[in-house]
Amino acid sequence: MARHLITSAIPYINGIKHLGNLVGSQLPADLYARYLRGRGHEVLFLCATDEHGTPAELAAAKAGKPVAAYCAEMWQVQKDLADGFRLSFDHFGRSSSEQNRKLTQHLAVKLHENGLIEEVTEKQVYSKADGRFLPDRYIEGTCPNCGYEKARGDQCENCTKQLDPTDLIAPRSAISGSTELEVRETKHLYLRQSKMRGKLDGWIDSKTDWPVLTTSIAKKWLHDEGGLRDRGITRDLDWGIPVQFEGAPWSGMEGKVFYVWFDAPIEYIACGAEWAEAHALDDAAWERWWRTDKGAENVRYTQFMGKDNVPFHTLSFPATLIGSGEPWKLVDYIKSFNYLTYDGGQFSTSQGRGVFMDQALEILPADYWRWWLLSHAPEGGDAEFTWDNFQMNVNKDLADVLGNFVSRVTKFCRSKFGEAVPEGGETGPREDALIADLATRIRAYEAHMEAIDIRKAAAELRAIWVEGNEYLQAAAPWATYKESPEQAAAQIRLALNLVRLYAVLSAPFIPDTAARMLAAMQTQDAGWPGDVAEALAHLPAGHAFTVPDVLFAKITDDQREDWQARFAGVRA
RNA sequence: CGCGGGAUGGAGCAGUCCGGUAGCUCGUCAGGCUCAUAACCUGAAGGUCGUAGGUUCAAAUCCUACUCCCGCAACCA
Repeated sequence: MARHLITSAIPYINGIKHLGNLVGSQLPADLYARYLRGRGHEVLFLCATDEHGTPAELAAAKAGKPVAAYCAEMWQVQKDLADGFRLSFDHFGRSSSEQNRKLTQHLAVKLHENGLIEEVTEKQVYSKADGRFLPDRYIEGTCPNCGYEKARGDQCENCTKQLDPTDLIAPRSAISGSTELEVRETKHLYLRQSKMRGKLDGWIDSKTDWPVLTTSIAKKWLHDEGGLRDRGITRDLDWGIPVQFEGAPWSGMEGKVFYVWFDAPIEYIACGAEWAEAHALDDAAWERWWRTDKGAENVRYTQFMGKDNVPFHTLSFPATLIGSGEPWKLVDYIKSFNYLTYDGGQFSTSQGRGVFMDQALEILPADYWRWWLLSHAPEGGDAEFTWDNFQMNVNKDLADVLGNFVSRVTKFCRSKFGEAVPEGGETGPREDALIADLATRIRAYEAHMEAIDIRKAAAELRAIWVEGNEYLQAAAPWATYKESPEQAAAQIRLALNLVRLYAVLSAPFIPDTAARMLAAMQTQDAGWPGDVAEALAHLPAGHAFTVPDVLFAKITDDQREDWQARFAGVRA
């Protein structure tokens, strides 16, 4: 038994996430957490909302609400959706929490003491009409290179040329459209990441087991164009963590807040403190997960995220923790994902393209989505969601293979022996062979889960389900019954035990259905199978069970066409 | 020459590091079974592995060039 700390990239607050966001971090993290718990390990699984920054302010303004109230509301919405998808966070926190404010300020002070904070005066565009400094991408104008009229201050989308906001012809605020812009001087704190390049480089080099996708992105940032650059960690905003010296004023930083990318990953740790508070535990309870001087030395920490988040988790956040000089737990393994595309294009939050978490749950139970998304997780390259593929795969795997297996076994037993595990008869070579095959496959399944090879784990699990149908076909209890009811009883006894075994093995992927399967078998025992023969003798003769309702109704062509049409455009 | 990932039978993917008869799921076709959600099981057809060169007895795999797709490019988060 080991101790596993798991975090999922924290979703931004400004709206409901789509299926691409879900499969890129939270869902695989949940799969892993559930698997490890199932194996008896001690797990702390944390996630939170990322609430600071300009987009949150703008979204709140659009909704006509104070930003704090807006965030509180959206936190609840995201929490409910996470529950709906059965994401088993031990705590779902908020980056706007008191714990994160304290810890973020504390770490900034430590970095300052260690000479890793620098004050930099820079020029930024200020919009009088909006009453705020504008991030580069919120300034629009005509591209000096190609003449495109909607070029953004960081880059022209049309000709892809990288720009400086001051390059734009006729610049205007993308928020209000105001052209009353002026360049003002403003002072900010920079994290001197460049001073830590050697340490970070060595640390990344030590991670030889990380996926190429992860290390190649980190290496690029470390070595390109003169190496890792220093990074501004403060902003001129109202909504955020005030730049203060552990509560006391930080000279010259009045009215400024930390940049969201500085405080967001720190929330991983603060979320642990929130978890402790929510459960009335003392600080030692969360520190044993996060402080290597207080028990976290033997914790294995795994992070899940989309590939766009990798630089912050491989470089900025470790730089913060290492730079503090304090014994914080660093990540041991980063699992990063490519993108899920939707019918040939991108899922897009800003354009409302694709299927969003709330919509998904309106049309189908969570397990359908969990299974398809996880079995198609974009691990190697980008993966594509199409309704045709979704319908075919879900119907085949869940309804025909697994659901139908449970159905045929339980209904056959009920009609021939009644609703209890039948007694009599003995198993023979065919059953021994099945057990041997299952043992091999279960070991492979475990290995894939431990390596977080999600698609391979899903394929193996599916093969384990298929074994059940193959066995039934070969054993043919409906035929044996005519000659020897006793032998048929032994076969069905085994098959009923397979239902329980499948529930246990499948629970990380499809927790609700797994629970229904266990309930139908009238057992609470979800113990992970060690010896397969023993696991398949778990439900004794005479043990009562019930025939469950259809586990997975098939997606009909009409439904598919309906959804295809409904989600073809953009979200209103 | 900004960086990274991808291109494999109709669809989605594995295999590429460590060259050696091209594999899986779905779909299609044929057969079997009849317990079951018109479900299950078995078998077959179908690919010159993006293009063009090169190395080698042998290349999906190694090397070179090119094409197309996707993402990133540090002030979106």
